[in-house]
Amino acid sequence: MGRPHQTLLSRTAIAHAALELIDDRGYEALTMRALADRLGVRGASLYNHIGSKDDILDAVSELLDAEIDHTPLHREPWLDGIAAYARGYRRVLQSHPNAISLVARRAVHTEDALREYDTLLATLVRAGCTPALAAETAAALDFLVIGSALETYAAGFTRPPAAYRPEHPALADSLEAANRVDPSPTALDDRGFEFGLRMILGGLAAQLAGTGSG
Amino acid sequence: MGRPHQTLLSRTAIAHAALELIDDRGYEALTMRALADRLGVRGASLYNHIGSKDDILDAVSELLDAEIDHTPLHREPWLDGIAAYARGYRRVLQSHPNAISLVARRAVHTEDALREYDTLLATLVRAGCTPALAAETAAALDFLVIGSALETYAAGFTRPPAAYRPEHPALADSLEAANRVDPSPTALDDRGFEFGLRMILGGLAAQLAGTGSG
DNA sequence: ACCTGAACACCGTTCAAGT
DNA sequence: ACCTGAACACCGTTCAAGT
Repeated sequence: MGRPHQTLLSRTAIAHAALELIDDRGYEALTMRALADRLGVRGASLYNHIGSKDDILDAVSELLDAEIDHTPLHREPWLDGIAAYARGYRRVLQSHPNAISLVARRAVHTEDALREYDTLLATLVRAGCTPALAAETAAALDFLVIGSALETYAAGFTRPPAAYRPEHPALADSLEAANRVDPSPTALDDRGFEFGLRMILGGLAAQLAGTGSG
Repeated sequence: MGRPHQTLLSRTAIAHAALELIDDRGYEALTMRALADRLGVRGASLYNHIGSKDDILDAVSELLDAEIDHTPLHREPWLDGIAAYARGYRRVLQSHPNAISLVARRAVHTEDALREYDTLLATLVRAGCTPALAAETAAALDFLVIGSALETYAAGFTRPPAAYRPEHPALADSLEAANRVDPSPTALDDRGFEFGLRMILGGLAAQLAGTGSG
C-alpha cells in the first residue's frame, strides 16, 4: 500500500481483468470503477492505458479469439479437422457465457483472427472447394457456431417443457423426446449444433465428391 | 399543448416508440428520457406503464417476434415452406439491425412465439421427422438464422478485402471470388445463409428419404 | 389514474494537480 | 509517466406532489 505500483497496468492486463470481471459477475458488472478496483487503482487511471470502455471491449474480444485453438485445421482428414475446429470455437464462447453478447456484435480484425480464417479457407480450398464456395461454407459454419453459442433457442424452451402441453402438442412432444435422449440442460443446443455441423460438412463433402444435388 | 394527453401511453405504444428510436438512432440511443421525449411525456411517466427498461426491451422483443410471418409453415411442399419461413425470420431481424443484439440475448416466451415454434415442429414431424429430430432441426435452423443476422462474419471481412492480400492469400482469394459472384455488401452473408439452409434442409430430406448417411 | 420536478445513486470520461 | 480527486454530463429509477 505504501509502495507505489510498478507497471501493473497495460492494455492486456486490463483486458484480462475485464474478462475475469465479466465471467465472475456478469456483463453489466463491468464498470470502469469496478474494473479499476480489481486492479488496485482508481478509475481514472485506466485512461492512461486505454482510450475508452469500447476499447476495452475490443481487447476482451481479442482475448477470446486468442483462446480458440485452430491447430485442428491442419489435421487430416480435413473434414474432421474442420469439425474439431468448429467445436473448439463454440466451446470457447460457451465457456464465457456472460461475454457472448460482446463477441456477437464485435468484429475481430486482429492479425491472429485473420490468419485463423485464412487457414480455414485454405483448408477448404485444399479439400476441393472453389474460393467462393469456401467463403460460403466458412460463413455458414460461423453462423452456426455463433448462433448456437447465443442459444436463445434452448434458453427459450428447455425450461418449462410441460407447462404448455395441451396448446402446443408438437412442441411438448419434441422437447420431451429430446429430453429423453439427454436430459442435461445444454443437450438440445449441443445436438442442434452437431446436427447442423453434420449437415453442412456432410453436404459439402457430398458436393465435392460430385454426388451433390447441385 | 394546453390540452392534457389522452391515453396515448401504454406498454405497446411505448414498445413501438422504443423500436422506432432504436431503428432511427441506434440501440444506445434508447434512453428513458429520449423515449419519453418521443412520446411527448417526461421520463418518469413511463414507469406508470412499464416496470423497468428491461421490461421495455422484452416488449420490443415481442414486437419483432410478431413481425415474423409463419404462414409459410402451412404451405406445401413442406421443404419450401420451412425455407421461406426461415428466410422471413431472418429478413425481420435484418430489417432491424440496431435491435439484433437485443433479440439475440432475450428469450421470447409469448404465446405467439410458442405457437410459432409448435407449428414449425409439427410441420417437421408431419414431414417424417421423429420429435427429437424435429427439435434438432429447428434448433439448427434457429442458430443459422440468428448467427447470420448477427453477421459478425461479413462485418469482419467484407470491408477491406485487398488490404491483407499477401499475408492471407486464401482469405483474399475467397473474398474476391465471393465479391465477383455478387458485390453487394450483404451478399456473402446471404450466400452463407442460403448455403447453410440448403445443406440443413437438403440433408434432412435425404435422411428422411432413407438416403442419408445415418 | 397518471403526469411532473426534483432528487438518488450510479455511470463514462476529463483534467488540473500531484509525484 | 502515470495515479488521483473532483468534477462534468449523463443514466435508470423513486417519490411526494400535483391535477
